[in-house]
Amino acid sequence: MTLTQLSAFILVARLGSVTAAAKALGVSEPAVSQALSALRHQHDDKLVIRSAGGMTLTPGGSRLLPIASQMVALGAEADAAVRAAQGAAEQLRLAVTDVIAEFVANPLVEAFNKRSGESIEASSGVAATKEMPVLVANRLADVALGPQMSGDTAHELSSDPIFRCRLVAVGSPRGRYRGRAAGWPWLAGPSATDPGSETRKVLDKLRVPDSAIQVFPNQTAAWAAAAGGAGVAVAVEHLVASQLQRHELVVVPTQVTPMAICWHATTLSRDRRPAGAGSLLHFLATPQAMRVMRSPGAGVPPARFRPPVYVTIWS
Amino acid sequence: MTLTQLSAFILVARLGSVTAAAKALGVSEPAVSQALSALRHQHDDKLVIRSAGGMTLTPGGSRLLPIASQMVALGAEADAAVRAAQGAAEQLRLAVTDVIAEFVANPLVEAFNKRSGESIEASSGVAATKEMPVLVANRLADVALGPQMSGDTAHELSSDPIFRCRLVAVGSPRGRYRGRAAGWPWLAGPSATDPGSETRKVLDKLRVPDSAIQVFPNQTAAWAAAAGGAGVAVAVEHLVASQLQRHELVVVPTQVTPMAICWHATTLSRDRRPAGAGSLLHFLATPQAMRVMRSPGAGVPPARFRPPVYVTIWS
DNA sequence: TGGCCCGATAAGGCATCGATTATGTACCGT
DNA sequence: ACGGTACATAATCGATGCCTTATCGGGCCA
Repeated sequence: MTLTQLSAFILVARLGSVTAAAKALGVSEPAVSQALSALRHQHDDKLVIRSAGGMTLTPGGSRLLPIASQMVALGAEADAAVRAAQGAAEQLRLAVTDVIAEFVANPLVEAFNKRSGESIEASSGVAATKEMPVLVANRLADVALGPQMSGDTAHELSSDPIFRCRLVAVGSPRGRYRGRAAGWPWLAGPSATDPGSETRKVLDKLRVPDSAIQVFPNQTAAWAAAAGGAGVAVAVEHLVASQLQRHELVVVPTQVTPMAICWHATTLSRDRRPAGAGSLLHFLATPQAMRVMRSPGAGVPPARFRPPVYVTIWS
Repeated sequence: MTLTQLSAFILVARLGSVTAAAKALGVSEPAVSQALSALRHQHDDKLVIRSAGGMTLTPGGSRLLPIASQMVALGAEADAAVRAAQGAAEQLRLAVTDVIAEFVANPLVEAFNKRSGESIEASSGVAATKEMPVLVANRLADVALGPQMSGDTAHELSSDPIFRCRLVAVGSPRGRYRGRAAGWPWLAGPSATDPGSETRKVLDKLRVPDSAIQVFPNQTAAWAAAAGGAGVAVAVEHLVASQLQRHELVVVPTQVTPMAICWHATTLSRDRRPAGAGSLLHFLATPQAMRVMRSPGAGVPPARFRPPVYVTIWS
């Protein structure tokens, strides 16, 4: 399976014709036909079949097409990326938990980029807790922001505490939440689906069954639903401060909350980590960074906004 | 640049040693060395250089590594995807706007999957309005949910209206918003960065400068900030109904809002679209789908939750 | 300085890619 | 039925991929 073969397949699928694809690629028709044939034999699937008004994709072909598109595009991107790297700013990739991504990653990155001038350019992506040590150890991310890391790869990673805060449960002021927390309806952001997250640990300790949990696309939406009386949500205390202050939400005590937690920054051990990662660690210890982490909520100008991207392990 | 070469590079970067990579791959050391050499010549960059305690990445190498990882992983995924497709459920990929992704995509997909039994499996991804016709036309998505599509590729696409609603501006009940809307502080979700979105059109019509706009990672967060008095937010009226009812937010009239809009479902023209896309169009016209689109807010059980994924054009 | 480890390079062999021209074969319309 | 269009296959050929063994070269340490 080569990139040329995939390109041929993509064009056939898009143009609905082998001949048209050959013309587009500037080669003879059998060249394309043969590339297609190679893919078909390898995958043991016709991928595209003749039909009225062009070639249509088989189920297998329609699965392959988006993957092939990515591979071909990445091939081009690889070239551009290496070329752009000569004389470009050092790049720093952060892997962050869901909650951090939603509230502090953007302003933090913004502040760090501004502070480091043009010399370092940081960006962030969301990852599951379990993936973080792998991402960092494999250099697919330079710094991970989340819970403390420990495990088999711990010897080559270093985890430094950067911020202490508390997890609480919140609900509507008009709600009545007494007795067994496991029986309440719980509302949560995506972090409830991450087995390694602090949020998930709270739910586990309370023995809340999955059937009692509703997952929302983000933390804020879960809080909004909680404010509407739909249930109880797990929250980082200082991040819901404004909702608490406006009495849209109140803290609901449970057996395990308030619970003290600590965000950590995980990198490769000192001698193996890139220079930019060290700069960021320094920055995270400054009062400016503390301020950003403590007071959330500020948006970002449109030009600087980066939508949250979910990072996965590509091993 | 072949996948074998990239694999060799990846292992060298990760293991910090050519010999170790060769051992891991089960080949001789020069084989790896040669693969590396080919990549180096092609990109005119050393990619990895000898240094104390292993090989370290050059700037170019560190850009290449994550891309290479993706390509290699996708290679494996391609195989698995095609294999899994034999006898698997038909798969339907939705490209949706930011706002739809946040509120209705998950419950809509959930309802459709349930209704279609095991025969169709739908999933959704976020895309910019401008990308949608391209994604659909190139079969990288089967259905796009967003504004009406028109343009050069319009002849092979069909856009059907599925839901009518209104855009309004909302702010804190304690806020004072009079006079020129362009002067107010505006709060928005990521859709404010999408030039084709209805939200962006409202901001443009009001001639709000970028400096007056703060972008939040999601719509709900922008509303929460607006409720806190930080400014005015654009909202789909029925999606903020609960906040309006609880008087956390009130509608702020402007020159262009309330503004009637209509969500459309865009697919390939009838004869070229896959069967599943037709089923979804039918479903979208049912009272059940209307109900889901009208009443947002419901979360999803953890097992069914899918984090929002941003789809990009891989051409 | 002399070994030693590790990576780079050279040379050779086999397989595959990617292209060509020529030919076979299925579908469609008059 | 027949011709035309379009895809599939065959035969061929040069270039490249990818692996091997053998050799060279450059730091590191006793």
